[in-house]
Amino acid sequence: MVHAINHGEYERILREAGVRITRPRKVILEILADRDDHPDAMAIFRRAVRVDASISLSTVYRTMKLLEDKGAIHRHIFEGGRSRFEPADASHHDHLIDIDTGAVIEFTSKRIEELQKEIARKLGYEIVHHRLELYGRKRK
Amino acid sequence: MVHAINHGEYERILREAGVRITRPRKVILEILADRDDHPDAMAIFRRAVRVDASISLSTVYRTMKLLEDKGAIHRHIFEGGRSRFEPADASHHDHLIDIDTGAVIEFTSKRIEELQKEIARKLGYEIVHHRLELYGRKRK
DNA sequence: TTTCTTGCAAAAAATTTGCACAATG
DNA sequence: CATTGTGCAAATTTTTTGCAAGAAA
Repeated sequence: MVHAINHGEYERILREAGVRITRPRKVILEILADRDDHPDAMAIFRRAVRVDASISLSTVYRTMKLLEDKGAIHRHIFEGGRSRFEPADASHHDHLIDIDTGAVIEFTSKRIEELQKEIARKLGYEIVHHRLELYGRKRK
Repeated sequence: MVHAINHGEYERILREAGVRITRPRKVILEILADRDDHPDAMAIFRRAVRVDASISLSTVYRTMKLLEDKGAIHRHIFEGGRSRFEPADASHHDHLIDIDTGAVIEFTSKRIEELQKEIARKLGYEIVHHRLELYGRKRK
């Protein structure tokens, strides 16, 4: 999935929220805009350190929380513990995780979404959000 | 969902695996058989302590892992961090979590399962397992 | 009595936070 | 310059583990 968002877009969101654009934040935003995978905080940190060795893991976590609060990124807690992040600009989609490599493939199914809504309604609920993850292995 | 499993059934599974049936394990198995919610380790621990004050949280975790390894329970990591457990006897189902109360409602959808398989196949994958969680709020 | 289990405390792993100093607008 | 943000170390949270002592078969 190609993300239209660039780091300038992230900056705009933060600036409008009255947040300062600092050097560490700039570095992290460029990393998020640059790559198109679903990195966890440690992966972002490793990439950031190569650009500016003084950046701390805490700042990565703090920036992720900030962006999440502003709605600029989404946090996913797939199996395996750590949170992984992705830009929020792409339209809604679900994930297929390759259990051998950890790679994440995005997909959507209008039909499944409809069925979910219908199920919730029958149970007397309104869906606030959902999570559909397929864990699979490449077919040979 | 009503679980047919009773603590004797858990004991049989463990005994057949060559595992000793100890007092702490008995207490924990009764708790699992008794209630029909999706408790986390701390909740099980709190219930266990009321029966036998000497039981430790470590033993709860160890017993959960044991039962999981033997296929007797399933571990779910819903939002909110902690693992929650449920008997494995019930047939496969997905979960709707009440975001206000944490209550868990089980449901199934043959149609959704089929669609999932189809999506994975189209992407060149074979599903090993999946996770579908609806987070919602009671409709008034 | 031999082997498996337990409780306790300490270790791990991921994430958050207090604080004094540094950087931004 | 008034505030906000940062790095570092320490704290948190959930779960696991080493070890000496205790129970099961």
